Amino acid sequence: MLKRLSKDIKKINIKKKSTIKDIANVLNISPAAVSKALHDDPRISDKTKKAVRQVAKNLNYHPNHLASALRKGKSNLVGIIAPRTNSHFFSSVVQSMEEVLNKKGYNIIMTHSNESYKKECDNIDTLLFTQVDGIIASMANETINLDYYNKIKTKGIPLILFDRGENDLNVDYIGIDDYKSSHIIVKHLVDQGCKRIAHIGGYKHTRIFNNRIRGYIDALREHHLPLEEELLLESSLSIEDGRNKIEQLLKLKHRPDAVYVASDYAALGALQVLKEKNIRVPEDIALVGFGNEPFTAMVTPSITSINQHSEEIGKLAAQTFLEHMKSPTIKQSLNKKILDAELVIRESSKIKG
Amino acid sequence: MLKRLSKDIKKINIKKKSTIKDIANVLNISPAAVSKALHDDPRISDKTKKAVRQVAKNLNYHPNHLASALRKGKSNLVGIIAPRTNSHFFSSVVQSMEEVLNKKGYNIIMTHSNESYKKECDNIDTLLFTQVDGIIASMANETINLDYYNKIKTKGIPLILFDRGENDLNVDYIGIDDYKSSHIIVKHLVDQGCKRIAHIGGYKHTRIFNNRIRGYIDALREHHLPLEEELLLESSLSIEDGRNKIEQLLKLKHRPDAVYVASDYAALGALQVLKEKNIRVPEDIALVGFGNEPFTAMVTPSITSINQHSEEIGKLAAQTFLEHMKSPTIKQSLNKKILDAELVIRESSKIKG
DNA sequence: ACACCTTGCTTAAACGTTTAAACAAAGTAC
DNA sequence: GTACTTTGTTTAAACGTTTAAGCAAGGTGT
Repeated sequence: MLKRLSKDIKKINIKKKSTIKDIANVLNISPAAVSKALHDDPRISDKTKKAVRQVAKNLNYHPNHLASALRKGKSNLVGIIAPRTNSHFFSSVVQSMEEVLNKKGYNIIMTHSNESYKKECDNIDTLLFTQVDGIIASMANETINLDYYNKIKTKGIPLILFDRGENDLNVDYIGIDDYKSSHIIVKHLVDQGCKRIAHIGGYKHTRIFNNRIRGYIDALREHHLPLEEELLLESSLSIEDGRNKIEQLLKLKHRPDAVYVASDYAALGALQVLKEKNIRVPEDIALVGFGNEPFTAMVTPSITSINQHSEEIGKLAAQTFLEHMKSPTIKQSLNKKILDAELVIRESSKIKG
Repeated sequence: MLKRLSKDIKKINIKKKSTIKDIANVLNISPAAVSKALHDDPRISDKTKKAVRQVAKNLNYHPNHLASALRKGKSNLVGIIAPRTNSHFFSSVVQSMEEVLNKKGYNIIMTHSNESYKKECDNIDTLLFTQVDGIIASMANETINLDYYNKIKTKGIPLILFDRGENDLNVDYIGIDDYKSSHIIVKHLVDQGCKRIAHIGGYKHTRIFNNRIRGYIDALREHHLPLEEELLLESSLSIEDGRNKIEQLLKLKHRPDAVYVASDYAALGALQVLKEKNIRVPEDIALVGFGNEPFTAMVTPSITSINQHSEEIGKLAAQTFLEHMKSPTIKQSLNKKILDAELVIRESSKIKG
């Protein structure tokens, strides 16, 4: 009696999930038939299919993803590694990936490296452990050693890099043309009448920052401006370091009349200092950032910046992954997609007009 | 000859993952023994354990998470639903959850509702489909219907809400004391000498915004200030609507001398309009936001705001989930954790001193 | 010398699904 | 009426792991 009662309680609480087998029992057919019916197999009669679907609904059946993933050797999960959580660029990229992938039945597992190499390795382990079908990543600033990324490759799991990539890793890549972006910026500043254009750049060993630096140097040459070493600084590109580096520039005998900063955050730091010192922007010093973070439009003066087409990057990265899934055996030709960036001109660099 | 070549290539590329069985074969023991050895079962000899670990390393063995999850009926995945990607608050909360959960062997699946009820329902389906062990969510502004959240509950999956919760759903909740926060803000403004304090609030049907409104009303009363209907507005709290609502306030015969906005974003919109109209902040109108988004410190004047202790909220939510996992059968007493918020006073409301 | 415990393994079933192969029944062709 | 195809299903194995139950060999106590 007591036993029976506790059993009843169990029944009420636990509400065991129904399986394909339960459906099969109700209809007196085999589980295999149910599975096929649910997948609309042509060899199953319409009558059975209808019945199965009905019973499935009645029993509140939901397929067990783990079981099917195990059996099929495919988890329908895509791992994402982004260097930062709080950047608008990355969250926007990820959101657009999510949209594309969800439509095709894939789900996303997000991880963040916080620009740390160690965290990045942990993330990769986590994702491999979770049996993701592919990894879409943007590398941390710190990352130089590529062993962990090669680990992904040797496991035969598709790897797609975006924004922060590496040429040495032979994998698909989607990003904007950093080299050309620097050209666009320098040209814009020259057009505004600037003659001494400084560049607060990122670490040279990160490809994108290196490209921006090269673009800056070459663009100066094209416009017949001399490259002055004191005007080219390497920075961590944090807000704080933006402050430091602009102060360094302001100490120069011969100050620049424009500063191109390789990140909006560092540009913001620079702007804060300029305002504190009552240096007029853009009249005394023009300022250009990179990334088109929303705050660039919010501060005063608003900051001219480069729009990196985050939605497009996310979409393309997701699509590249999907292509890999379609034809996994065929050795894909490498996909390197480089988008043109767009300069969004705002108050911080609008001297003329 | 050709065939052999292609087979060799295949061998090199595909590198079949090794399983527990492979280890067992190498050592001539049963797969069960290997499994136990890897889990440090006391019934396995140290000699065998060492051998197993060595072979596992040699074969580059990695456990198949899907298989063990299926067998154990536990995925070690936690689903997260956040209303927005780009808010510092939410990304910071999630990051702190991630930290706590990763340490205990759980991984996170992130989803975003973008404040849409429909998307939220999709997210819930996605997470249930992925067989998460629990869901930690913050509700979209739109969400009124609770059917989908009840669906989670009836499945017996732990559900923990943070920030945006609902009293009617009988689930764990972690958030800050919105009612009290309004008190703190009103007191601060009164201390600064303000007499006509307006409130641009959120939608009344969302609990947190309702609490802020109630707090505002009660605080006014406490400080013997009259509640004037024209000073209490309901808003979507976007930047754009912040602009609209401040304009509405500026049109009043008798303008407010302070505005408390229930979101930093709307506060920013308001600030933009005030600056455009050359109304001095805080001298003519003091401004207070909510959320302590990073940009509140970046704009000029910087915006006074409420710090919501995102790290703490994330940590507590994660810990609450872990407690559920520890004792799943025992009917837990409901965990409602309400943290005190902290006012970060900045330029936009610093009239005295 | 007997019962009994411990140690260290093995066996076998189970988790829920998918799928290749088999098969029965009915239909078609000649 | 025999051979072959089609239709609609079943059977059984498989995915990789975990775990309850079993069992053999050796040790301990009396």
